Amino acid sequence: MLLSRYFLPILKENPKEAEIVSHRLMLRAGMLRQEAAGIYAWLPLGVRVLKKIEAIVREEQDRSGAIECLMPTIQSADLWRESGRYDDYGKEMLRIRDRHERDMLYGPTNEEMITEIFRSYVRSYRDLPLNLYHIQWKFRDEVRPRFGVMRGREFLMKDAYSFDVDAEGARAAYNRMFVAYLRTFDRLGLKAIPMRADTGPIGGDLSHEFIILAETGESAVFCDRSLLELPIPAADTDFRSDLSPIVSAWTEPYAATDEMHDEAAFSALPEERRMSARGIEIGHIFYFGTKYSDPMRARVTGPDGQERPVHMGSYGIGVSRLVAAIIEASHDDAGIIWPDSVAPFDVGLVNLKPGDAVTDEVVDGLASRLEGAGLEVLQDDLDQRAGAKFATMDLIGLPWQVIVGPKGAAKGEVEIKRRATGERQALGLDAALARLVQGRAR
RNA sequence: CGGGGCAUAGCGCAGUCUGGUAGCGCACCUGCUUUGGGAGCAGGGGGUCGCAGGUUCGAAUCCUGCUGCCCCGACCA
Repeated sequence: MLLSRYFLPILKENPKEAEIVSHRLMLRAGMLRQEAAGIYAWLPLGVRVLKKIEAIVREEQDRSGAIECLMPTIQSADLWRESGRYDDYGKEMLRIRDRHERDMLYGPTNEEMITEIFRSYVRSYRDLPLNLYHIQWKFRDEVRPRFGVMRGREFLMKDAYSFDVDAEGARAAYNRMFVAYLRTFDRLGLKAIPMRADTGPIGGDLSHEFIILAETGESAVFCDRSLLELPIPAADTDFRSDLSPIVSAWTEPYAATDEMHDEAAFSALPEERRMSARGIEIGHIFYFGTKYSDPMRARVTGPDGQERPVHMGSYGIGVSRLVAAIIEASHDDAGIIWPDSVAPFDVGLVNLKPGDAVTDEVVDGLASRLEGAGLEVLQDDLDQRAGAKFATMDLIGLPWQVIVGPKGAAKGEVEIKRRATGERQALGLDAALARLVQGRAR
């Protein structure tokens, strides 16, 4: 992609409305445009990141055995009257009316709808377990949206819903999502820690918030440092096997947000393992039993011939929020530092002297070889000074920069720079290419 | 939803107290010079001063109402 043909509206100055670093950087890097309070248009660079995150979330959901579908953003109020939540949900729900004066709403979540779909088709325990998910925009009319997409009103969310014949099965479904989440966040370059969350009236131990540590986090968290060292389940994990040993290993060490914090238990830890920090919630998994299947009569017949309401759980990941969360966890004074897996482009290829025949030739040749090797390249062909080019590249945070100037080009040499470390290296063309392809393969 | 603040060019701001017909920096356009960390000089374009009323010879400026946005708190993926 040629930068001269791309749409990348960089801001040199900080927009005054942006308080936290991720919001500021997303606006400055031309990823995002606010259209109303808590409502944003995603510009090309932002969309690229959003799609990469979405793809990783999807792969890990699929791997765990969940099945993708897509439910609408607009729902009928009648569904919500059935579960009793139409009145309970309050002003956070955006209520609208169609031309026939029917009550509709912009969905804040999809438990009712998925339950309605499930009950229309599934009758027998033989069709279970089942986990359906979708990745769809939601709307919650927050009183006070803030922090950019971290707390917007419209947001992209992955929500999965599990159906099982009994609590035992539901626990296994819960464990599958738990493991899928560990893998997902790891692939996104994040250290996510599952923390016991409030289960409300259902009770039990089956609700966890996945929290990443960041100085700008919204809530205080307390945990055992050993959690940072636990191994992530491998890609070939068998999701049909018993996953409870993995879940136990991750849930036994102490970890809690301030609402669930138990100072006594925390103090019992050895001093050097106690960690108190701030965190951002990026995922939440929840078992809620028959809360919806009961009133909505979503029932299956068990092996004993008895009909019973299915046991359900729901599992959310804030996809659009993750874009901001990743930036909160990975940036410096100059700008964003994208993890390789979600970077909008793999390589920023900087032509320091467009119009110089030799430099142009080296840059164009390198661009096609890199693209031929499957890398995504943003080629800076603008007629700007070197300093401005470097500042732009650092701001948008592509993992690798390749800098080509006329002197180096004449010697068949380019400089590659790793954004995360700032480390630079002058290499011949073949060596540079090999280094970048290898970097991507990781 | 309580408390506070802001609204003037694409972005960041001054001008408002004390009314006289709008300005600075960045960005943008033209030209020349410059060229490895957000260049310099010269010239140029762009604003019904958030909206609606009112006061006045005259309103960005004073008065009234409205709208939008931001921050703190309570609430939440």
